[in-house]
Amino acid sequence: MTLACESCPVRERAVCAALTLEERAELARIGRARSYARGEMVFAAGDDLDASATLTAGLLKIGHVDADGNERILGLIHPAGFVGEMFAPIANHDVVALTDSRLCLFPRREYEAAIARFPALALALLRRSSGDLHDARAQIALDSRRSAGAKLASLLLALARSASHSPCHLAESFDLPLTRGEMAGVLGMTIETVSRQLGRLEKDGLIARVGARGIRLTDATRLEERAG
Amino acid sequence: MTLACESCPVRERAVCAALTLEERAELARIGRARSYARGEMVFAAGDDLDASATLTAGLLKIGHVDADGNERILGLIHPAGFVGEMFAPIANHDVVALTDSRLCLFPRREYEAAIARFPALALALLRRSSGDLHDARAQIALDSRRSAGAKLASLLLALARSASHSPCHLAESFDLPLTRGEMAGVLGMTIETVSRQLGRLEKDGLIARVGARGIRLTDATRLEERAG
DNA sequence: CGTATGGTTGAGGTAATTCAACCTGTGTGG
DNA sequence: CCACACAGGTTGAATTACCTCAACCATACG
Repeated sequence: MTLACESCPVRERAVCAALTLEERAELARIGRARSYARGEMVFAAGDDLDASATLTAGLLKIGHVDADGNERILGLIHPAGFVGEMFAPIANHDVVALTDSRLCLFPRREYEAAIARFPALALALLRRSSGDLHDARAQIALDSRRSAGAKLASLLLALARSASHSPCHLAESFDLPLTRGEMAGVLGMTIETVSRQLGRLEKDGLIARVGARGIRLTDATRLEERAG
Repeated sequence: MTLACESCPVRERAVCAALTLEERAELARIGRARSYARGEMVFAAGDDLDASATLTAGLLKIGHVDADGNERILGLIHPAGFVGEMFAPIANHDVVALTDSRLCLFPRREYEAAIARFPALALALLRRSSGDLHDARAQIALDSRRSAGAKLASLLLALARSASHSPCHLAESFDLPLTRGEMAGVLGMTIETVSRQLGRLEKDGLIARVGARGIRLTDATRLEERAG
């Protein structure tokens, strides 16, 4: 399916926003949109990386399974995020859709040509890459010596933030887009610990669980305190 | 002190290598070299970020001290590395020299102008940022569910690699550029655990310690096994 | 010589992991 | 329509790797 940038939900925030209308139209000509179902793999580690993409809707994970078969989630990609390593010929990590998602895919060679032709595009990618680098480092800082409960509280707050439409506001009620196992993968701990800490947060009255996936923030202030 | 790119030890690998000779000469005109002693702060978190830099010699850490006063090291910067967030007006993290170091400093505004004028520079920065992002994610993967011994083994191997001059070869004997506390900060554990695990690696015959800082790899193969 | 700073070692406590059982909803095939 | 399997989730008991607290050692330095 060809692109309809005018109606793109992330047209103001994705890297293409740095381009003029004519440049963007030219980029649109080489791209195509595609939908992915929850759980579907976008790129697999070891694949030839012959495309890059912008996420227009949904949520992706960048994952890495170690020797023991445990998956660690190295990062989440939110709408307007960019997927694909520009300078690695093959993918280092798996990229999987956590929810039904929609991507705008660009063939590698033609995208590289576009970068060479439109300096603003390289700059926008640099800006985004810097932001992702910052996020990754924040994640390292978060991993440090914080308790499992604090880490989980941070994650819930981050998910509440991304579930609300405005980035600075928290959704007070939302569905977790991640399974317990995926939450464990993000936070570097076990499924059981996630489950127990979730129970503890509920018992302490900071959240309420509705079903397995629903979360309602009953005391966001104390949740933020707990996150440290 | 003004720049002498011809004799720069990283002239082939730093971002400036992407420029033509004339472009590089122009960049050299706005930059200046400066030395930092071990322990000296390059940027402090919260500072106005009015410069960016290329590391020409030495080793830097990007650090973050949390509420309890514990420092977590978010990344190391090796020679040819780039320092300074292009899109953040103030520094997010501390940058400190771990060994005596030498930087090539560029005033922020003029460097931004150079990026705008030389598209190759933006591209080179994007390449480096992507690489740093990859390293940061590798660090997250490393943090996961590995034992303290495995993490320490990985760190020793990484340091042995960076101590040798060729990047794919291990120095079998070298001095640690980090204190125990800094190693603990990199790996997200305590000083005592670092010390004990180091003792264990020695007892098991994988390394020999000479003084507090000297390391000799007596069985690199098994050290790599231990690193996972 | 006294004081930092960095490093090692020991004893004891604890949070998180491991292993295991069990629950719940969903989909599939007889 | 029921039976069954299966994936995701919860809960319990036992273990353990790491942390905390504390004492002590070595080296450098004014």
